[in-house]
Amino acid sequence: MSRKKIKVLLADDHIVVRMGLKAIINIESDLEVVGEAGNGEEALKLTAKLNPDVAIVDLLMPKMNGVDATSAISQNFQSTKVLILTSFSDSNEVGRAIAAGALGALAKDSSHTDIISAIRDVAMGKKSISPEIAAAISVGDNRLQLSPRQVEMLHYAAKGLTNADISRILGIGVDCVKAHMKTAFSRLGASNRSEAVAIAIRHKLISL
Amino acid sequence: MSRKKIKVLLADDHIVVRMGLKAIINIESDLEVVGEAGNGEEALKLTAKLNPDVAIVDLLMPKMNGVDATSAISQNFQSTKVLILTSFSDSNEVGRAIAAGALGALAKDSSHTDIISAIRDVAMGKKSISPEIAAAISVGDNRLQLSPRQVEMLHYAAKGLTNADISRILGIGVDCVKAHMKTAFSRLGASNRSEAVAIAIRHKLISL
DNA sequence: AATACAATTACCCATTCGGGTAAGGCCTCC
DNA sequence: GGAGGCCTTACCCGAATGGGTAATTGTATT
Repeated sequence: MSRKKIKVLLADDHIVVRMGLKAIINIESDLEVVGEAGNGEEALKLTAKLNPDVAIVDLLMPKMNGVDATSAISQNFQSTKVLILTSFSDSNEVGRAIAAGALGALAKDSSHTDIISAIRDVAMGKKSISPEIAAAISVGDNRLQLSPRQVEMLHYAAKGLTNADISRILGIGVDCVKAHMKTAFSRLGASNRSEAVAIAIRHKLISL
Repeated sequence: MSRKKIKVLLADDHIVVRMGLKAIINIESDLEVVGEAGNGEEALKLTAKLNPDVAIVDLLMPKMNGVDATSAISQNFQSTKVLILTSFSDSNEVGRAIAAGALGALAKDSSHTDIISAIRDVAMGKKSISPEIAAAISVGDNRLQLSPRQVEMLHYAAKGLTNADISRILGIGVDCVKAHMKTAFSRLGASNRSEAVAIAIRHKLISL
């Protein structure tokens, strides 16, 4: 039996989630919650102060989002492994977080046992990604790269502009606009501009 | 001191959330979690079986959503008060849930004390709505109020469905779908469905 | 009872969209 | 040099959209 417990830091803006995780984690004899952060900045400070083995960070937080918090933590504190916590299978954000240095990703609706085994895994430096999330990423990464021009198209589409409007604004031909739209749709797996706009917003490709 | 504890039923598909709420609630000597449901159907069964004083129900659940669960509970079990639990200030859904018979609405990022006082309030038959949520509802009332049907239209539009698709799903005529779309556009000040979808998402009228 | 609004259906018609196909110039990476 | 991606333009054509107008039913609210 190891004498040292695995030190866990929680970073989520919902008290309920933190309490729930703490309840689940503290039951285990080899795990211990050493701190709680309500936002990304706090998470950074507490990581520096408490030197946790695992930081469980939510993707959606005020002051500093999960991706930024992840990259900051994994760059400055190599001894702290980051385990991403996400509500939906938000493929794009999770993908970025993993690129930013997260070792694992956990869906919020995971079971009791999935949660603790994920924590143990990342504490040992082992990757741990929920199957649903892994699936979402593999589909997501392929299709979710748009060229700057394509993003521009969706940006204007979200404002209600027609292809003709956009061509006038950008000073290019309507057919060219249509071409960009088409490729953007197929990249996003959208069947028309409304769905493309929704997907683009969901994945933060265009500003709100 | 009252001898009888307030019996609370939890309905949320996230184990973490249920654990967190249970931890928070069971600390209080006058409150007690008597059951947990992972979806709307379970919530109904357990309400019938356990006769709780308060049912805390999440708006987003599999099998039966929060609004439907709320109306089913409040119609069939008057002794059970419903307290809505919501992630965002999802103005539109919360409004419907309240219309469906919910006594209170609680944001998931509420503080410890807000949560327990909300439970005590609704147990006594007193309305309790988080200030943020109340604000969100009243804001939504100003300009951006859409009829349930109209919201439904945008919801499907965001998924890329055509008017014909939607008419098939809802079992209504295409012209009727078009009519709803048109009124939704003018309400939102959108000139087409792409813009309408963007506005609806921005104002959280439709879920992502 | 009257007013208001939600929900439903219907028709006409111009505009817009989306799929398919093709092609030239430009840049980068191998 | 060739492969591949990006930006650009072009045409055809069927499907989808959006505006206008109008009507009926039901349910609230006044």
